[in-house]
Amino acid sequence: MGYDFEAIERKWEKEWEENDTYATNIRDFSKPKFYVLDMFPYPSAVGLHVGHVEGYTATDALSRMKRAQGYNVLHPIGYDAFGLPAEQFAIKNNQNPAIYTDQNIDNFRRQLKRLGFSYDWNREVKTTDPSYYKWTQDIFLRLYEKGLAYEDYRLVNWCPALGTVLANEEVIDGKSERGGFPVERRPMKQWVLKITAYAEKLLDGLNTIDWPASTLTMQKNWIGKSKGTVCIFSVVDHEENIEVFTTRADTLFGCTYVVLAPEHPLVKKLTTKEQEKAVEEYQKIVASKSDLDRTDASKEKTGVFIGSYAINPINGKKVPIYIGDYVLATYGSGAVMAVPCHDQRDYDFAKKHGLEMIQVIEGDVSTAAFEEVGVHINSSFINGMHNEEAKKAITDKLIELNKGRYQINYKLRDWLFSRQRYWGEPIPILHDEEGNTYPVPYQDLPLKLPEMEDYKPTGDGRPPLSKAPKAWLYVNVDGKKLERETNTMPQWAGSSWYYARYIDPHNENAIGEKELLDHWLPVDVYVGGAEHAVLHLLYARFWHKFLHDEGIFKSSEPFQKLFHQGLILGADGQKMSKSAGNAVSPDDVIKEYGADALRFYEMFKGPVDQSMPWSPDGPKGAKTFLDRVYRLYSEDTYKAKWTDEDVKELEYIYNYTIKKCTEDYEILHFNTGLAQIMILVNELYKAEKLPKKILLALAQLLAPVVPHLGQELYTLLNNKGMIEETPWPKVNEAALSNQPVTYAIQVNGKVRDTIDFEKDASEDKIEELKQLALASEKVKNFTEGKTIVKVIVVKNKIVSIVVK
RNA sequence: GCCCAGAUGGCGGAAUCGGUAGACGCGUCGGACUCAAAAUCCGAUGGUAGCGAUACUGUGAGGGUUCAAGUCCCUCUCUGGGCACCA
Repeated sequence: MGYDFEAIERKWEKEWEENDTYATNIRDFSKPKFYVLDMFPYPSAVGLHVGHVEGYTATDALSRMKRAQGYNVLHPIGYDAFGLPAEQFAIKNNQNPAIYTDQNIDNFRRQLKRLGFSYDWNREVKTTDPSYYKWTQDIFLRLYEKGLAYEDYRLVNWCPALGTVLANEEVIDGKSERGGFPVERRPMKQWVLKITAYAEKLLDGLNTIDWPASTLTMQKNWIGKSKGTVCIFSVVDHEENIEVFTTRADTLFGCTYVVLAPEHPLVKKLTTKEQEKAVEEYQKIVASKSDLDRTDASKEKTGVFIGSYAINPINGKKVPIYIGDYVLATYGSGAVMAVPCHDQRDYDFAKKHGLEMIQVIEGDVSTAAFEEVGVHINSSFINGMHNEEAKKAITDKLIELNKGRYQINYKLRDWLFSRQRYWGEPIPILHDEEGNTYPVPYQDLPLKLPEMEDYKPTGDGRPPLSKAPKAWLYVNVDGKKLERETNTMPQWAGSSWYYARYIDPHNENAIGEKELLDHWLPVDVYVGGAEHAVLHLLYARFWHKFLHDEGIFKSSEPFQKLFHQGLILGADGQKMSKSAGNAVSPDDVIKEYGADALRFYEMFKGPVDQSMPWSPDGPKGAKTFLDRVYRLYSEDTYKAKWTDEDVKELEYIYNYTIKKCTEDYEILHFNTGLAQIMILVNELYKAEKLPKKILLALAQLLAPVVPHLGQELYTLLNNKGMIEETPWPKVNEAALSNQPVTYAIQVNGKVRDTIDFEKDASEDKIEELKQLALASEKVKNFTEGKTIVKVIVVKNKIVSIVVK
């Protein structure tokens, strides 16, 4: 049977709703602030899934503990509501995606409230709201004014059959996901944000934030700073030079050819008549390939000779020029010097095309390239030198010859910022017929998305907004007819600054009031999936740093501490999805076991950052435990044992549980904290007397994870008001010391006995312990007749006896 | 292919400044209560051998370092996340 979760949970949810219990007093600077944030959800039609519940429960529990600890907590929620599914729904049903989006949001809100999350509902934001995207557009204009937003031709996935541009996700093996039509990569004029201007700042900032090491590494690798050398190759019979970036200038004497990206601007000029046809055909093939395919080292290296020759600047050697798809136009200078003996890709390419190979570092190159560093050979003046020394010698020589320079290069590319879609923020730019661009004046923001007749793609590659009503599309400024930009922003835009809007969500004159932004930023704890380790988290950092430079944000990083939550997989271990039929809806679980049982299960089942399969019996087990707790507060048998006195035998576990939970919750290790609570509850069941002090603390320690039940237990103890108003329980350290410790006694690494001994024993006592250990019968069985080589004592842990 | 993680009983996991592997829970088995069942309470539970004390074995695979390795080093396998227009 168990407690009536439905009645209890509804009762307290009503109370919280009516009293607006979790509204943040944003101007109360008297208490220390604590800003806990979830990555806001995309409001899909299927509603919240149990994966959301995990991360949201973790932040909710942390928020609740922090409130009880005396912090002024900001814990908001919103919706990342622009996106592809809404647009596709709109196209299919010829309905404004805003309607669909709002329906989904209503459903999300209902679910979030039913889970008892302590969000401040007065601060809800959605990225599709004009009062919100007014500021997204404002930030874009600022970037534009600072020269950080520019137009350029970029390759996009163009599907001629569908007459539309596709997202990478919509392209599978070079074919469109819908219909399986061929997709080609075609250059189109796009808005691009100059994130590369912030490469160094984004890199430096990583040292100042408390993020998982793996995420820091991924961001660092993504930015991809490398120090190297630019070598300038002149071209035989041409004026042009080819610039090549390399981190292995030391191998320049081994360069036997040069490879340009097929899109390299010089290809056309340097291709000879004879090679023209082959080059064009090759370029056409490459156009259908993604970068991923092109850089896959396991695939065959293809390419063609373009007919011209370059001159190796270090030795004057004449080397052929190729184009090859494994060279990307977007990295370095879009050209590489090929050193077959010391780069595997060049090795494969050279073998295939029968090109010359010169070994310049000692090592085995008979079956594969030797990519290590080593002693140089066949390299004129650097023979005998080692890697770094050789790089410097070569680069210095190139500089002297005016054929090179040191250069720092980044893998990071500028951010392709426009989309050929309807359901996104309009880009506030106007164009004239000469190709000039003009910003929409700030006072005209927000530039609202126009209502449209249909949302279908135009078929010719122009964005849907080019079909917008003429009244929207054309503007007269000073007698000049200007046309609006019809591309929209990517979904990343709205999510790059939303954390700041929660602080002052209704401000019509600014992103937020300066004093409030200064006080509340950065976010103290941010929780979201590891799949955002690079893109979202890098884009948001970029905008934050830009707005910092604009004087809007005082802090230089948006998210001080970051945790990732893992995926919750289906019971079959596969990713949950509608099509796999393994998805679990929180609604169903709540109906059967209650929100608290769901929350408890998700926090108890394992570390928040780990992916793990859903266990259908899990919430049931959680409910069983919660019933067990409830009985201590509600059944006469147990109530008869309540006492105002302390029980000495329970003091240690009481204090240890407070300590363990407080520490574990702080770092989101709820599973181990809750395990300790279970141990305490098991002890309470065995106890003769139940100190009310412990029952209160137990309710408090549970309340962050199971807030409805926590509040109910608090009330059953005859308390009035909200449980979080009672300060978080404190640890009496004295009760934790003077506990004896158990030493394990090992002989040759195997445990043979254990001895209880005093904690933190002095040197003399340690000697006593050694003798005690050696005297143990169980130990003697293994030491008898052998020589004792040494005895190692690790304080409070182990006595290790080594015998021969 | 590149970058980043992970692999521990029947299951989820605990233990990582190297120090008693399997905390806690699920499941299973046994007991109490009950006419019976459910619920509840109590207990057992990595594997092998043994009535038992106990012994051996055991943290994806193979090597190595160490008095001591789930933890450190090398090689490998598999799984997951990301790869710039999914969010």
